[in-house]
Amino acid sequence: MKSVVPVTVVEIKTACSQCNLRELCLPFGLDPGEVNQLDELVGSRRKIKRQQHLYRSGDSFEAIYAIRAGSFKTDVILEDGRDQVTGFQMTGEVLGLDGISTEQHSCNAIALEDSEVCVIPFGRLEELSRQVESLQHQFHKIMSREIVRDHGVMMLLGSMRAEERLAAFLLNMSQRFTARGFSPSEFHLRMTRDEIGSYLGLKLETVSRAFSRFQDEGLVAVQQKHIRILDTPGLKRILNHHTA
Amino acid sequence: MKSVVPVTVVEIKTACSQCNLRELCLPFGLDPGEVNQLDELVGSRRKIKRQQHLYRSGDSFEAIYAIRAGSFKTDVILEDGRDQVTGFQMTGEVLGLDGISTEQHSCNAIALEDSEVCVIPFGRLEELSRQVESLQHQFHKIMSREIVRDHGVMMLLGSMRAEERLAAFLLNMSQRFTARGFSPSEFHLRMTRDEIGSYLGLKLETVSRAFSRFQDEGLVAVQQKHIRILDTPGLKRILNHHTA
DNA sequence: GGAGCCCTTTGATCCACGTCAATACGATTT
DNA sequence: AAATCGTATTGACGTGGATCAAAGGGCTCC
Repeated sequence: MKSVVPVTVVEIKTACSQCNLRELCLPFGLDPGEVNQLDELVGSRRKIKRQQHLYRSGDSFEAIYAIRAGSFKTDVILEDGRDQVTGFQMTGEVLGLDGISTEQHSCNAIALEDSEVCVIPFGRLEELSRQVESLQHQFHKIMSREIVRDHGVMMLLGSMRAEERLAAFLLNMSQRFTARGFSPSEFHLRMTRDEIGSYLGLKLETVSRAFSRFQDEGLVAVQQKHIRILDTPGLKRILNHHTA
Repeated sequence: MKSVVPVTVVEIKTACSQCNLRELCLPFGLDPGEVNQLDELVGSRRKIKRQQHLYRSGDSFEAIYAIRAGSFKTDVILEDGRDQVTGFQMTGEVLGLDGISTEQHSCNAIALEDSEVCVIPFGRLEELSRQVESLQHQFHKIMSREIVRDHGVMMLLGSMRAEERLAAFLLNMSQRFTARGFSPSEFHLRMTRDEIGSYLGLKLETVSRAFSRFQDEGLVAVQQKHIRILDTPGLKRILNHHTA
């Protein structure tokens, strides 16, 4: 039976028009005819195994990538070896926007688990978005959203204490899982304590201690990478109730 | 004599095609005909006095702004009053990109001195960049540059010590002044120690102490807001020579 | 299904930066 | 030229998170 399944079925299944992520991704706000045009643009898909690079800092920039399955981290590395995780990306999110400015990528994108991305050749995206107003606008929104997100991280790194940072991180993850149809209160983190720490500007021991404290206070149940949020308002209170 | 100067002269003088900032700004890479089209788009200019807002968080988004004269800071404010400076902007740089994502601005833009901006209605910019490929591309580069810049700040906030942050800040300012034809080694900071501190995730006292230390070590001469860099390689060494 | 290794947790100690406080300086106003 | 106020410097002290260290737990890969 398997051999009679036509290849085209697979093709259709992976097209934007059939993708269950289209409400989160580049096709958002496009009408069906426009999504079909986008389908033609998204030439290929690429599978990336856990711990492998989608691109590296210095690679020449040719395409942006929409995450179809799995998740990634992006990081920047200094000459002296220090590195900073600049973000964690989930399905439907777009990677590679950093490369537009100099035609070279300025960070590394690494899969946190076996993953798959849609390759969107950037020249053709610019071409199509000159024709399709809604695509142009959605693309601009995605770039702007990235800027706003980065400002939030700057706020977090610049003026929050360790437990506030972790609370903000957990609430953000919860919200993003929710947007993807998963439980808001129970999820599996794909990154290590060290990676969370790098993202939050903390050492892994501090992250671990903050998790333990949250657990002691009944805010979350932590079992390694499996997180259950028990008291969302409590976490939010940690964020706002800055007693200084 | 004054009364005979025709208004049109003023108009021409402030057009993109005549602007000495065009190599840094939106017109970069456009041919003369295309710059003329951009001239028509940039409808009005707006003067902003020192300490006044160009826009506020929550304001509806209608335009982006190119700085013609002066300088700005952008900041984000939390409910509990804490604020984080997310950037300092100089002539030729573009403000307001944060507003695209939600049609509302998500930060405040405040003039550090009496300043002037070109108002670029965003709907018309999108329209023109559908017709003018080089404008579209330059706009995308400007947005991407903002993302890359933010990643640099995240690196700074997440994994550098106080003196490294200040060294990075001074080198960055120097480089931006240079790009505008000013001295690389001698300049006037328009922001207070408190604002620098907020941007760098430090308290104002720590910024002040770091300045004093740099002065003691002969790296810079500091006199209030007037800075003279005496040893650029020395500052760069502070950045890279992370003995940890 | 076992071995090895990475990841996580927890404790003890240290230090960079924050906090509190006082003074000094400079720009602006009168 | 004096008064005022925001800004900057400097000192003394406290603390949150880093560092160092050790042990336990759970994946991953044979």
